[in-house]
Amino acid sequence: MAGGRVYRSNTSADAGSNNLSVLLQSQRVPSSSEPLDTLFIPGSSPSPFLGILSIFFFNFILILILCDLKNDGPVSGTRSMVSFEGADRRRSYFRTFDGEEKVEEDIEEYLHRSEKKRRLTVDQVQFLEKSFEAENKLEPDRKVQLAKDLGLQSRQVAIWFQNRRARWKTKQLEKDYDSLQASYNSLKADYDNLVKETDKLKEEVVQLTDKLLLEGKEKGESELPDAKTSSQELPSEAAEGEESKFVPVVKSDYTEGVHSSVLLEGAGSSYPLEPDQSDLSQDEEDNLSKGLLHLPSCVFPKLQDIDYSDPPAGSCNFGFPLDDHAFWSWAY
DNA sequence: TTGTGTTTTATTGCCTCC
DNA sequence: GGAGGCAATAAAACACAA
Repeated sequence: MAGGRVYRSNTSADAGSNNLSVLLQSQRVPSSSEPLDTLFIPGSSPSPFLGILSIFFFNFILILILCDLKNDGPVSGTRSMVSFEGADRRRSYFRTFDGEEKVEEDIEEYLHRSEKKRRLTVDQVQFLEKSFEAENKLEPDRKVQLAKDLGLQSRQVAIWFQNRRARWKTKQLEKDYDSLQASYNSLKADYDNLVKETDKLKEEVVQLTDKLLLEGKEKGESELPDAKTSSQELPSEAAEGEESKFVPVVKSDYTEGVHSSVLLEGAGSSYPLEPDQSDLSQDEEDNLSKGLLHLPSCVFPKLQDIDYSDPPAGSCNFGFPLDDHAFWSWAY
């Protein structure tokens, strides 16, 4: 039984005993000091004979009623399938046997109220569980046979299987949910690791670029006089490839002593070194996909090749087009 | 003993299939 | 149209803590 709770089971005698002798034994026979004393005529002295007669009379009435019920089935509820087997549940109806009026109320209640539920015995449940494990659907023949074997109504067997299928489905959904949750957690961990790795690599690229720029700057200072003549050769060099669109724009912040980064001019994204691929030809995209960032020689020209006397204008710059005048101030 | 939460049994209404 | 399945729900039975 699912849930782990230990429920007190009915005994098989409770479930199976349906003879009247058991029924009579199950009824409390009140002593003369108990509420049945009220059956005596008020004011008169209690007569033992009348008391015994009264008890006999009420027991007789009850027997008649119960025999009638046993033959005809439950009075209330045309669809009620609760078995009338077992004295235990009858006992519950008569346990408050505290007077004539109460007896009549109980009988009335017994006749008209909806049936109380009766739990299946451990044996019955085990039998049904085994049957369910074998096949969780119930063919009519099997249902009838099970009902016969267990002393239940076929409707009860059908209901049990229905409820059991519902429980199984709930459990299955819980299992599926747990499985999906584990799967999601695993994927998320992978994704987080990849993001970290990507960030690390990007940071590395930025650092290397900075280093390259610094080296270039130092070289440029020492070879500045030659720069103008060299820069005149740039257009022809740049014309060799279409990749000149990838013009790095150095966001220089040397004056403040903080690090610089390289942006690609025209890139929609502000991410360093991230080109707007919508502007790329297929070959360019291929080049990009081959490496982290394939920059042509014209993109990072030697600093001595740059014409420092004439700051570049326009979108197509073959030297170091800087969107920050600081660099040019520094260069001059 | 009582209140509360859980499990089990049963009902109801809707849907599908034959 | 009847039988059977399912989802939603009611209600009884039960366990358990306070």
